[in-house]
Amino acid sequence: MKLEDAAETLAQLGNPTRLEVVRYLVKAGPSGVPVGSIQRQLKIPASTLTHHLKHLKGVGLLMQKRKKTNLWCSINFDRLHEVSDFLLEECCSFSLRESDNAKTERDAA
Amino acid sequence: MKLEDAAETLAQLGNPTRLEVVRYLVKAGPSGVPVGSIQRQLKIPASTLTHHLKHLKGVGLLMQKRKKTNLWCSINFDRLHEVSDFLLEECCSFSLRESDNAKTERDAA
DNA sequence: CTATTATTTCGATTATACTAGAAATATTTA
DNA sequence: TAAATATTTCTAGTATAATCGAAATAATAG
Repeated sequence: MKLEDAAETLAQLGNPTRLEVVRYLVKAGPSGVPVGSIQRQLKIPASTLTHHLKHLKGVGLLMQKRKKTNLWCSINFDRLHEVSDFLLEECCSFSLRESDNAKTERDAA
Repeated sequence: MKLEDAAETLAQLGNPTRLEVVRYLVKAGPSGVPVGSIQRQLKIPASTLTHHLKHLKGVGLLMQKRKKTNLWCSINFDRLHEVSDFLLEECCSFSLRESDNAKTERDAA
């Protein structure tokens, strides 16, 4: 995953309203939930919700599928994994080392 | 981790310049690196960098420590884990189920 | 085709973030 | 104390995002 894409995806996740939607969709699982349900359950005005869903779709976090009158939304779990993987890239190997031996070296850059 | 805190932290990670800094600090490991090194290596104007570092510090992602004339910066790995954990909360159990059996149930909300 | 329900577009307001140059401040070394 | 290096504050321009009501557009059911 490219840094710019990761940043853009994280930025979209960084809005409280959108993150609430994402959490709701994660809990809903792969079968998803209709737009209207999200709107009523989380009490988000319809136009605001549409706006945010468009953002989530734009970075590939949201998948949508029509069923009768409802538009069902579900999370793209793979995408979510990609982002968290980016964050932890090479992170774990370091974080296991506990506090490093205090270096006194000068800035070599 | 509260949703608002997670959102705020993700928002800070969602800026390309800051994410670049974070990636650089992750690679640098627990001993960290001075502000000036980041500035020169990533070619970020000093005032811009200070601005972003303040943001990262504000959400607890950055730790700073003075050594002689240099201010050493390092990533708070625990914090980084908290955020990625929030993203994947209950996510994995679902994502293992592959494609659910296509539901035809009506919207019950 | 009309009514009903679901979702989106439009438009406008308000707020917040990004960027970086210039000047100021701090810290060490000579 | 003066010089050198490191980092921050100030300031200001520019851009982008969040919000939501009202109206418009689907899509289905009767």
